[in-house]
Parts: sequence; structure tokens; C-alpha cells
Amino acid sequence: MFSVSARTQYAIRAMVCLARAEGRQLTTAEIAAAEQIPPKYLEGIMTALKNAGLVSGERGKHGGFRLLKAPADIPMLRIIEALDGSVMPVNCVHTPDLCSLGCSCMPRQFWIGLKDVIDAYMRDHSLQDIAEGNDHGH
Amino acid sequence: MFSVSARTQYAIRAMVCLARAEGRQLTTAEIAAAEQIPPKYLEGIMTALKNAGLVSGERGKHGGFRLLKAPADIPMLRIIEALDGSVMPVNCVHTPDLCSLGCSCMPRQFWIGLKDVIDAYMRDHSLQDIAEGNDHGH
DNA sequence: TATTTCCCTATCGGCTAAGCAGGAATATAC
DNA sequence: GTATATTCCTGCTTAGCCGATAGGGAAATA
Repeated sequence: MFSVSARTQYAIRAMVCLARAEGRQLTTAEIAAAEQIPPKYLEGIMTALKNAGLVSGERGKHGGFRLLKAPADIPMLRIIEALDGSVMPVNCVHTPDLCSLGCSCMPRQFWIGLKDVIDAYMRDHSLQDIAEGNDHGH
Repeated sequence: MFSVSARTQYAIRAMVCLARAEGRQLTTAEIAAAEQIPPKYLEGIMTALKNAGLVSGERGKHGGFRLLKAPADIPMLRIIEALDGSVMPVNCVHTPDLCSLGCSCMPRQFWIGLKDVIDAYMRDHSLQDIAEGNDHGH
């Protein structure tokens, strides 16, 4: 349960790769080879990361991707949200209108609390923590 | 992301229903009608809850389901695990052998930490908290 | 014996995720 | 200015899971 999509795991590994490159540009081919990710599939992932403002992509020869911020300033939550949207256990967390059941949706507060806990954890861990293998958060 | 399956939401609503019945037996038909759940589908869910030791099912006339413990003694985690297995963001959390990538699986500690946070939250909230609409945990 | 209920197995349709393919746009190098 | 390398865009295919349904078998009661 609560399994993380391969897409998101790929994205995180790619970001770790870029973090270790320390500003150097890497091509999707390089990242894909280093992290065992299907190259064409990775392209779409990098696009999502770019649209989220996490990386910059430059085309042409000597093109590639680089981080737009220091790894320490990139919360893991940003990466996850860039890929799969926001953490939302059940739909009615954001759109309570869906609860046509009246009192039957008592669990709503429970899910909201869960979302808060997950968000907080992911905000308190930065890309740098992952890249360095540090599991204590910052 | 991290969306909860309809199956699990049905299970929780059914358990709330049983909690409010205070020991009285309820049939799947009754629960399904009260909670707007497809009756046949609910049957399979009740079987899962029974196999997890959370409810007892008795057949025949005047049969039905009842809780095996007081709602306060049923952590939400138990219900979720009964349906969708244990919380496990990525496979390698429990079976590190899957990490054939060596250092590429640096995020593992991150996922383990996330699992711990989620588990703790769900352990600290009981069925009674949900049934009463109390969102503060116990 | 009839009825009610839980229990088991199989099946179906729809949706999403994962991955692939082909090419268009753009920047560099010679 | 032509060739090359790279990001970018669009669509497609396949496989697997999820929600739901169907039909009937086993047990408990009246």
C-alpha cells in the first residue's frame, strides 16, 4: 500500500544524479545509463521536473539538464509533487463536495491528518539528505 | 498521490458502522445499504477483515458480523493492513535484495522513514476516534 | 425442509502506468 | 550551411490492477 510509482522513483534517482554532478550539465542519455532507466521514458520525467521549475534543460550539442537550486534547498516534497501531483489520500480531502454521504465521511479528518504528516516529513527532507545518504533530515 | 483505494475506504466505513452497532451483529446487506456500498463487493471486504481477525462472521439466519475488540483497541493501521497489506512505499523497503543498483538506492532510508511516520500515525488513531469524529488521536 | 446468511471462485470492463516510436525544434561544430 | 547532438512534443501499445458482478456452495436456524 501507498506504493510509489516507478516514475517517481526514477525522478528521484535522476535528481540525486544531478545533485552529485554539482552544477555540471548531464544529458538524459548519461543519467539513464548511470541509473538504469529507459532513456525515452526518462525524457518525459525530465520534462515534468523542468515544468516544476526544478531543473533547466538546454537543447543542442552540449545540452543537458542542471539543477536550478542547491540540493539543500529542494525539499523532497517538491519532487514528488512535480511527478504525481499533491499528496491526497482521498479525493474529498481537497473537494469536500464529493462527500454526498453526510456523516458517513467521518474519516475525512483522519485522512487530512495523514496528509499533513506525510507532507511535513517530505518537506523536512531535502534532496541533499538523500544524495548524501543522510537519513536524519536537516 | 498516495491515494487510498475504494476498497479500503469501504472497509473503514463498514468498521465504523460496526463500531456504532456496539456489539450487535450486522449483515452485509445492512451495512451495504447504510453505507452505499455494492453488497456483493462488500462481502469480499468483510472476508478480508475476518481473516485479519478484526471481525467474526456467523452464517445462517440471524448471522452477520460483529467486532472482535472494542473500537478503542483497534488501531486504524490494522484495518488498512487487512485490506492492502502493509504500508510499503517501495518494494526494497522490506526486501533489500531488489536493490541491484548498489549506491543508486540511496533513497531507501528516506522511504523507510516515511513508512515509519505513516505507521505511527495510523497506530495512534483508533477506530473509536474515527467513529466519534475525534481527530486528535487517543 | 426451507430460508437466510456467510463463503468461495470466476469473470468482465475500464483505467492507468510503463514503455516505445517517430519526428520536430534548437543549439553547437566543422 | 550542413551535419550532428540534444531537448521537446505527440501519440500509441501493452500489461496489470481495481471495482464490480454472477453463480453457486456451505452452514446455521426455524
